[in-house]
Amino acid sequence: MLTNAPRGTKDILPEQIGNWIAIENKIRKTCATYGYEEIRTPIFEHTELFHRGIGEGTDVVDKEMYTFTDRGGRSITLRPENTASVVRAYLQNKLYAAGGLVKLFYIGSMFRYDRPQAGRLREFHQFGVEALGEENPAVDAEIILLAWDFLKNLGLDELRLKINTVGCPNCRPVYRQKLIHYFGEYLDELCGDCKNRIEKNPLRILDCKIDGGKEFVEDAPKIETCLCDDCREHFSRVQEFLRAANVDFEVDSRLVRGLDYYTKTAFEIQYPPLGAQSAVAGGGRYDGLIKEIGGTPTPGIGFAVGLERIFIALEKQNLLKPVENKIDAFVVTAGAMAEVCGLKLLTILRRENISAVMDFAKRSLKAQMKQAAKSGAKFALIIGEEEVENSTVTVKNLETSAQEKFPVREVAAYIKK
RNA sequence: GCGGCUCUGGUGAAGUGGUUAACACGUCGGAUUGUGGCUCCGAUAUGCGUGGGUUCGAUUCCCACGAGUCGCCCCA
Repeated sequence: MLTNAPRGTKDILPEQIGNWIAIENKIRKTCATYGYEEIRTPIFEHTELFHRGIGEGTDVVDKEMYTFTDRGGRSITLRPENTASVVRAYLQNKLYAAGGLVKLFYIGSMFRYDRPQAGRLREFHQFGVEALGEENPAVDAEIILLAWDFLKNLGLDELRLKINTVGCPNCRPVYRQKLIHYFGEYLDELCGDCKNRIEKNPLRILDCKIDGGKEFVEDAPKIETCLCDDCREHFSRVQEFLRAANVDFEVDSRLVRGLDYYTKTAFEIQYPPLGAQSAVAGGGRYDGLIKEIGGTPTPGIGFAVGLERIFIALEKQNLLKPVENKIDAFVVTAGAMAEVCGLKLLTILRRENISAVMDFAKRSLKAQMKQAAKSGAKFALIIGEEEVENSTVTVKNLETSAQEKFPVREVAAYIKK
């Protein structure tokens, strides 16, 4: 097992790295367009941050965290998501001091101990955005639009944007009580999971795969009936902004985000072809989080995108292009003297910013030519006894097969031509 | 954490309770004198996820574990 990476982790190999760099570039470009700045926070944090930030009782905290005790006896956790960390960094570094809205984004690994399957890994990568310090629903819209535009611009079709409001500490408990009462009447008809959810998280019953379609569930009270004026107004403004931006969305009153800190706006962008793991982006407002972590009450909103899922989606649509990194020249040598000259030539070329390699396996000239052809290099630079003697290099264009001999000092210029 | 399916070389794969585990691709080497891409020739798993068990004998049967995959839970 020494040769196997831990379960649920994956190597990103050279042949794929081009795609990663490309998507990271798109992320940075999109975020710059929206005026968001990159932040990098530690891969691990004090366990307590996630307990407080994400909430005890959530699956992420209860059964998915990579938690360990470090040598100093501290309880440390590999971040399962990055919002809590960003908020912590915001507070610790007093980013609020500059005043106004603080707009941040991040790209990085997250860790969740879960059973791996397609689109779900134990170490996975997210790109996420957080806007801290503003409660204006226009920010909700901006955040959603950023996620939407980013995904759209990748060329993905079939994207579906779902939004909902989950209320606030004033109105959610009211709704919650109402649901508990309502579902209490149907206790016998609920599935086992939902029986547990009644007390723990009755909102979740609404979107249960087993009970979700049942009539009494469909007829359950909607959150709209309980929203306070503030939440109701906020939600309708968000929709207004989205319509103004010409984005198609769907209000899904059954959309419930799993993490405790969400308030008001919740949204998810799905790519249905992915199957079970169809959510490619998810987020929402978390006006209570900053206070929970110990700051002065400050509103915030953000989302995260799962990059591996994006790649699967891009793959399905054939949007992943192999990025070939071709080198310019392949130096081929025959004999010990020639090898030295070859190395000198490599140095000369590289200092001229020409990418150049050579075969170090002491193969036959013919074998080296094969390597050269396979490498995709445009030129083979051949150095044999003759070239060594009169300080020349035979330059063979591997595409046209034409070849010509040049003095060493002229080779770089010729290749650059 | 639960359930289904799967696990043969670098890759795609065929195959059997018992001599040398097909075939293809790839890789490497060669086809006289210093040169690639086509063609031809040759080499390339003492090994069939790992560990046990059944058996005279297992890659083929059984069990456990591991990994992958699909679904559940949950989520990105």
